[in-house]
Amino acid sequence: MSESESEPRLAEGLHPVESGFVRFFVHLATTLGLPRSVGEIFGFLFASEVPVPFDEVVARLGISKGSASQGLRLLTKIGAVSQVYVPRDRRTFYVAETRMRQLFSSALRESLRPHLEGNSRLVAQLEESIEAHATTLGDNAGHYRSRAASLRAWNEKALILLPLLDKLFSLPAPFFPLGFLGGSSEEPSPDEKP
Amino acid sequence: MSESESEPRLAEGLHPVESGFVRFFVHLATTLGLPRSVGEIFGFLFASEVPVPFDEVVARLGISKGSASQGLRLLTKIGAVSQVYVPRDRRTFYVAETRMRQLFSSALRESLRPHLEGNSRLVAQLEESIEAHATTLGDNAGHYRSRAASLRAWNEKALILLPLLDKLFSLPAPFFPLGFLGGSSEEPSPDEKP
DNA sequence: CATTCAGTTCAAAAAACATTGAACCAACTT
DNA sequence: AAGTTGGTTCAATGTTTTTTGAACTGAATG
Repeated sequence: MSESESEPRLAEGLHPVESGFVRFFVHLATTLGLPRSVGEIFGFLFASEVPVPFDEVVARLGISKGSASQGLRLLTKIGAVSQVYVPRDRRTFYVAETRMRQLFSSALRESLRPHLEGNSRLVAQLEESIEAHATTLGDNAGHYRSRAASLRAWNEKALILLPLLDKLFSLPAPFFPLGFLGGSSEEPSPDEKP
Repeated sequence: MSESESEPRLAEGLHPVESGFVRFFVHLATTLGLPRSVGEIFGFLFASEVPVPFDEVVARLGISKGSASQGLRLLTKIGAVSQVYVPRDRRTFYVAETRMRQLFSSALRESLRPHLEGNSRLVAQLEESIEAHATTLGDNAGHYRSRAASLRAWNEKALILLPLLDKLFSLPAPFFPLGFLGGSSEEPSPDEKP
């Protein structure tokens, strides 16, 4: 084996392949509205076959201890990484959760769900406010009520759909149930509600 | 009636009920990573029973013409609002798309889908890179390949699930098919539920 | 204990992002 | 054609979010 100096892990800096993983998760992180550094950290851990100690995250990624600390804390909190205890080593080691299924459903629980619950609260307030002003609102009350109702319905649907989505994701890939919906498969048919 | 001055629309400033709608969509917008002003605009339009002209958006919401212009452009692009022609009025009027179904699926098309496609591209590059370095990578090649494969699988699943999700959302609310998923992950019965 | 090592905290600097407003363009009006 | 009106553009400004780094805590080690 002549892998003397350049390949699997430089003392510092990433191997091109590692960078590839990092890029992927940086993209993902930013689309989820998470800080870039969080994506870097996760990508780096995801690429590694073995648990990685804190100081290596800092050194290889070239980020500050502060960032690494905060990023790892966040990732741990949302269940995307976990700590691994390595006997005889004072440092804390981290591994990425690689079971995508887990990752996905904890993302659902940790961020989508709470947001939807925030929405529910807001619709409720809105509906109260409509009733509170109902008399002074005249005809508009009806209109506002129906708009609010539509928000409520939509939001409740989403809340119900969430666990279903979770299940769907756990299904063996080529097996998605496309049969149970009778409707058309592409064209938005005219389904106006006058 | 005697709604002389205070109720349905002040010359400027929002009615409490309108504010409720605005708050809701501001919340939604920020959770989607969109600018707050975009949420305000959409909320305001969503609350209105009639098409609203540009300058009224500016005045009632108290935002600059620039913001309004950009926000409306974005909302139009993603299909969340549309322009309405009002004869004999030089101004452009806007209405919010209130069919939640439409909104949802255009959101899917306009933002989720492209992101997932970005991911695909990145996985592909990653896989190329792994092959390019395969020889120098030694045993690690196998590990990297399998991690990359898992990303790919996951991403493809998401891409397939997208249209399905869309359909699910269009289903009449109390009708969600919860039957077809077996206990954990092995139920190949894509047929109708009982 | 004094020292080093591993990591956290948090104020301050930097970067990213959203908003404003003045200059501008393109119809319409007179 | 000169003036209005309705709206867009984009550089400058303001705001929020991220990152840094130095000071700190709390083990372990000598």
